[in-house]
Amino acid sequence: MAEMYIRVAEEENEEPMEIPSEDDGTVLLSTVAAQFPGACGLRYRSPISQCMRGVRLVEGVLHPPENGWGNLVYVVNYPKDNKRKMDEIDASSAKIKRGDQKTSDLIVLGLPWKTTEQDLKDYFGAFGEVIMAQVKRDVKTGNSKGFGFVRFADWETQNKVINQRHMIDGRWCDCKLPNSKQGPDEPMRSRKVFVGRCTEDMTTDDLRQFFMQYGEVTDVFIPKPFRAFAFVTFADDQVASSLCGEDLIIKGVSVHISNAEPKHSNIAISGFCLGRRPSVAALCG
DNA sequence: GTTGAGCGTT
Repeated sequence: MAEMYIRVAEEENEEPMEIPSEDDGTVLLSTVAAQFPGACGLRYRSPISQCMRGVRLVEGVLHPPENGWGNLVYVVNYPKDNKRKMDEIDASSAKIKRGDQKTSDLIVLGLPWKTTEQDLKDYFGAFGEVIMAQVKRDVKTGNSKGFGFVRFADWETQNKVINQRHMIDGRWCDCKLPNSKQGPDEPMRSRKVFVGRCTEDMTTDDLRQFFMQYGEVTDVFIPKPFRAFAFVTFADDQVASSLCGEDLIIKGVSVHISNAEPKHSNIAISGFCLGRRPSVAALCG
């Protein structure tokens, strides 16, 4: 029998793709899977019974119905109830993988003066997805200070980058975990966190909206005039402490979360509170 | 207009 093609589609009413048959009139499951990754069989709607029918499958070989394949459209079967395509499966497992290890900003030391954020993105983009890049500059002159920061989407990428030297615009550069991330900071029991490296365009609403995702936000305080930091208070102290040490990206900039140092005035008050026995929570929040 | 170990406007 001459080679012919059968019509196969992902769903009954989708545009079919023509799949080649073998010389003996059968179709190999592997041929189907080559076009529909993850496929485990075929079915079709019987013109007689109007029911879906399964195509006979023996050891990887699909056998035609009694009257031949005909001009019917065959629908791909996927394992179990799992009708996702392979690329979707890959994407979802990648998403799970992404969540297992958080990345942190890396300091990039030794940058040429001329290197820009775009240069950093271009260079490090070859290693993996770059989600933040900065070149630190003198505020007055705008000149580069010769170092910057970069953050990757994936932990694997971050590790790869840390473990080698980098030739960027003609100079050898090093990527390290910044000091702010090294050494275990002892977390204190506080509902309030310090948010460092804020930019001036971050409003209290922005911060509230952003931090809501971690838990109920009870207060946002931004000192004025602008001082590049803020305080965010949560209803739950565990939420607060879980964020300490993190670098989070708000409006495209990396902010650093750490313990809110208790206000000096509050230390005095808290001593006073404890001596006087009123509710500590009421007065020393 | 300069420089070359460092640490991000607390």
